[in-house]
Amino acid sequence: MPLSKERILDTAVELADDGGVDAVSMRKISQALGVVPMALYKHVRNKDELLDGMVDAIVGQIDPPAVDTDWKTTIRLRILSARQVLLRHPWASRVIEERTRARTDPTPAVMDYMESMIGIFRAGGFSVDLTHHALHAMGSRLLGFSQELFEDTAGTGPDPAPPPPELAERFPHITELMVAITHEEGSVVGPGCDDQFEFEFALDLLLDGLDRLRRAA
Amino acid sequence: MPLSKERILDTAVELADDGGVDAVSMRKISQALGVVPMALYKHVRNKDELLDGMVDAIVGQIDPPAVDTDWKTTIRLRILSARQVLLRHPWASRVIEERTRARTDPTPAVMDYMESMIGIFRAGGFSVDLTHHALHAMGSRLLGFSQELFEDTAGTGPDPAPPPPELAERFPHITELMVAITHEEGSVVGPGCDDQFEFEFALDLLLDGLDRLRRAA
DNA sequence: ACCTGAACACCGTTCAAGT
DNA sequence: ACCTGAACACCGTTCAAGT
Repeated sequence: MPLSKERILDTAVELADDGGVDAVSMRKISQALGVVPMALYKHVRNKDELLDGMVDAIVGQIDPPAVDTDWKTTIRLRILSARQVLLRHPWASRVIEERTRARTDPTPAVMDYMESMIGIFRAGGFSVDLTHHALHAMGSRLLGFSQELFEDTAGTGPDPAPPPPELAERFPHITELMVAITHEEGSVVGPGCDDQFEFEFALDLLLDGLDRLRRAA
Repeated sequence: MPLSKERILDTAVELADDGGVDAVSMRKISQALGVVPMALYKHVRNKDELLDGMVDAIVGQIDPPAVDTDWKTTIRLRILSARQVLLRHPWASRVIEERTRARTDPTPAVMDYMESMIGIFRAGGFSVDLTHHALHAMGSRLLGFSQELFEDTAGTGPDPAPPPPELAERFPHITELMVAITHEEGSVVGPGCDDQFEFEFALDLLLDGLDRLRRAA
C-alpha cells in the first residue's frame, strides 16, 4: 500500500475529525502512516497545499444541485446539504475560510461550487448585479456555515442551572433571552436552542428578501 | 515605565496590526518591550488570556448606541461603527470568532456589546423569541464582519487583465460576474467591488426582513 | 519571595549526508 | 537519483536554579 496524496489527505481529515485542526501536523500524519515526516513532501508541496486538499475533500461531498425545481428550492437544498457536510467536519469551516482568504483564488472544488451556485441564481432570473449582491448577502451561509457567537446554549440536561444573580443584574437582556430559550416549553423553538431551526430561519429570511428584490427588478 | 497588562496588550495589538495575528507571540511581545519572555506571565496567565484582552481592547472601541431614534437606525449605525473598527484591525474578526468559540462565555466587552444590542431589539418591540432569531440571522454581521469568500476583486488598476480563456470556459458564470464587476461603468455598484455597499446591502436586506416579521407579529 | 535562564515538548521546513 | 536523519528557526510553557 504505497503512500499517495489521497492516503495522506484521508489521514489528515481523520486526525482533524478526531482532535480538531490543531491535531493535524505533518509529523502526526506521518506517524499515523508509519512513515518519516519528510516522506509526505513527495506528495504535498507544504502544509498549505495539504490544507487545500482537505478543503476540497470536504467541499466535494456536497450534493449536486436538484433539477426541475425553482431557484429558491435548489439554492436552499444545496445549502442545507453543505451544512450537513460541514456539521460532520466541524473543523472545516474555519479551514475553508482561512485557505480561501490566503489564496488568490479559492480551491478548485470551491470554485466549482460557486460556479454552480451562481448559475442557479442566473437561471432563476437574477441579473448579474443582483446575483453579485446576493452572494455577498448570503456570505458564508452559501457554504453551509456562519460562525455563531453563542454556540451551544442548548443543554442536554433538562434544567441547566439558572444564571447567577450578579450576571442577571449586569446582563438583564441576555439573561431574559437565555431563560426563555432554556425554560419555556411553549416557545416557538421549543426548549434549547435549535441550531437547525435558526440556520433555516436566517436562510429563509435572506432568500425571501432576495426573491422580493428579484420580482421588483 | 513598569510593565503592565495594558502595555502588553497595546504592544500585542500593534504587532497584529503590522504583521497579522501570526506575528503575535509571547517571545516577540517581550522582545518589543525589552523584557524577558517569562516576565509577561506576571500580568497574563497565558496566551489565551492575552488574546482575550486583545479582543476586548478592540470591541471596546465600538461607538455606544445612538439615542432618540428607532431600533433599525440604532442597530444599523452601531453595526457600521463596529465594521469601521474591525476594518482598522483586520486580524480581529478571526480572533473574536476563535476566542468566543473557545470560551464558555464571550469576553466581557463582547458580553456588554451583546447585552446592549439585545436591549435595542427588545426596546424596539421585538419579542424575546424574535430577538433570539434575529441574533442568529444577523450572525457575525452583528459584530461588524462576515467572512467574505471573494475578498479583493476590486483592483486599484483600471483594467485588471481579462480572465484567461480556459477559466472563462470552465467557470462561465464566475467570469461573467467578475467581468461585470470590474468593467461595467454603469453598474449599480460602479467599477470594482464596493465592500461597503455590499455590507450595507446585506445588512439592510436582513433588517428589512426582520422589520416585516416584527410588524406581522 | 521574586525573577529568569535553561529546558521541554512541540512545530514546518531546509539541507546535506547516506544509500 | 532517491530517501532520510539531523538540524534550523521558531513556538508556549514548566521548572528549577539563582538572587
